[in-house]
Formats: sequence, C-alpha cells, structure tokens
Amino acid sequence: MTSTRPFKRALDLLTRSGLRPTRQRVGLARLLFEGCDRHVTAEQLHAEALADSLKVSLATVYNTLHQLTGAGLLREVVVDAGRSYFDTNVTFHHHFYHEPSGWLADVPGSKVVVEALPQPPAGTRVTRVDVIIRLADAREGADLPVGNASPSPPEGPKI
Amino acid sequence: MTSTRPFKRALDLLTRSGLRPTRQRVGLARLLFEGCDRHVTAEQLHAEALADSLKVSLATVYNTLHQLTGAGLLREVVVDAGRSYFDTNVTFHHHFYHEPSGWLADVPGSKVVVEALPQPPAGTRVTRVDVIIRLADAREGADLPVGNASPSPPEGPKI
DNA sequence: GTGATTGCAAATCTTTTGCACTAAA
DNA sequence: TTTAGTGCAAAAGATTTGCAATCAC
Repeated sequence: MTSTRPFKRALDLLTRSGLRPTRQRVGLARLLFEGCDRHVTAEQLHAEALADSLKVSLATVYNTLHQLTGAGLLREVVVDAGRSYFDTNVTFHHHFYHEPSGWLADVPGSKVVVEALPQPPAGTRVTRVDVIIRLADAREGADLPVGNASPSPPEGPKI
Repeated sequence: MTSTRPFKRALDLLTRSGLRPTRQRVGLARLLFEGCDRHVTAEQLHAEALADSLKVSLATVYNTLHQLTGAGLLREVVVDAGRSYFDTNVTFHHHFYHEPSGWLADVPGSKVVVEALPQPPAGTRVTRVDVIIRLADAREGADLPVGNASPSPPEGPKI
C-alpha cells in the first residue's frame, strides 16, 4: 500500500533506534507511524497487520511494541487494568478516557495545568505526570463542576 | 484480633451499603477499614485474610472488593496494566506510583492543582480526574522540573 | 556464518464464571 | 424456607517465555 516514502521513514525510525529493520518491524512501524497519531492495543495492531497481509505473530507484536516504547517512539498508556494501549504521540499530553466504550483521546498538555505538584519521595524522581480525565455517558448530575460543551465526542467503534 | 468496636463498624458499613454481613465480608471489611487508609490488591487481601484465619476464597475477595467499590467504600486505582489496586481512601486525592517497586501512595487532592481542564466530549461527563505522579529511582538527570526533597520514601517490600 | 529475530505453543498471571452447596433473614 | 452468598474448579483474557527455525548483516 502507499508509496515508498513512509516505508523509508519507518525503516529510518527503526535503524535510528538500533532495531534491526526486519520485515515484521518495518511493517508494524508503517502501520503505527504512517498516519496520524493513534492509540492501539497489541491485539488490535496484530489484527491490522494480518489484514494488511503482514505475517507476524502476536508475540512479535508485543515484543515490537515494547521495543518501540523503550526506544521512545511509543508511550504506554495505562487507563484500564488488564489492557495496555500504546500511543504514537510521545509529546507532552494527557488523556480523555470513556470507560464505557474504551474510547481514548489525547488532550494537549497545554490544555491542562497541573500546579503545586508535591515533592517526590527521597531517592526518587518524577518520570511523568499522567492526567486521566475519566468519562461516562452524560446522565444524572455531572460528578465534577466542569462544563460539558463538546470538542470531540466518543463515537467510532472505540478503542 | 482487636476489640469488638471495629467489628461493629465493619458490620455497619456493610449493612448500610445493603450488603449482607456474612462472615467473609465482615472479615474482609475489618481488614480493610480497621487501620488507616491503604492500597491492596485482591491477591494481597486474600493472603492477609488467610493469615488472619479468615477462610475465604480468592473469588469471594474479588467479589467483595468490587461490591465495596460499587458501594463507594473503596476506589479502584489503575496505575499498572494487569493489576488492580483498591484504595480505602475514597476522598478526593491523587497518587504517587513508584513503578520499579509497585509502591503506591496518596497525594492529597489539595496538593495538586489541575486547571484549565478541557470540556468533555458531547454526551459525556467527567466522572473523575486521576493524576498519577510516576516515579523512578533517582538517577541521571530528573525528567521533569520538579524538586526532589522528600516526604515519604518508597521502602517496604512493596505491593 | 553468526547472532539477532521470529513463530508457535505452552506457561503465567490476574480476574471472571458456572454451579452445587451453605448460610443469612 | 427462600434467596443471597460462597467455594472450587474451570474458563477467559492478556502477556510472557522457551526454543528451534529463520533472517539480517
């Protein structure tokens, strides 16, 4: 599918990270980085790969996702115990998470201001501050005094 | 162990929540609510129960933890994919999470100021805003411009 | 060639489920 | 009684692991 440009880009990302550009890794990297930012689970990426005629095992998908995360090309997002999402957006940002559907969306870091952060315990350092804005379907009174206009509604098949 | 007072308290918490005060539930409630606030996993609470001579199955521990969460007596904390922590502190607060050890600690809600929260998507409402301050062992340059004094260091055998 | 990678299947781990049995009300 | 609750063992998911076969360099 597509030109050869993105193919080269995926290849570059891998080699620059010291990962041998195997057929599987390049294929997965293309699926992950060709389009716009996205959130995927291993299972989901594996299905996409197969649908794209990329023969790869689920175990390799897991390995690759972790290697890319280690290389700083992906960020693991923990919003649900029991399932890991990998985010291609590794810039400073937070998330909206619609628990009923599993819908996950980025919130620019600049849109949330976290102040007065307490000092971390001695011997430790802060690696990241995650802000997860958990959502439910609008119903009886809102739980928090936060407006309820509308940027991007949870619609699609989610996840 | 202990007097009969906390026993009664655990019993009251259950009945007030409409949960039949069975031997297992009362025992688990005592373990959870007698002391100060704590974070537990199902496996951990189960081990404690057995150590305290409370015969209860892991399945029942899971059931009870979820029932108590549904009743608002516990709050589930998601900081690690694949493992659920239950927090006896259900007041407004956030968390410090030391990933290397699994150490989890509360951060008073008043210690973190979250501003400029974006509007939730149409048809949804915010149920909660979780702030997770992820920690690693102090090493090469800190990742974020946040001091590094010391409130409560991660020590114990963790989890 | 040679060591890194992959695939596959089995193994782990955490959590859930089905159902006969037990205990509260 | 009668209905909720419990235990156990099996099932279900998600992720990891062991190791022989395979591929990149």
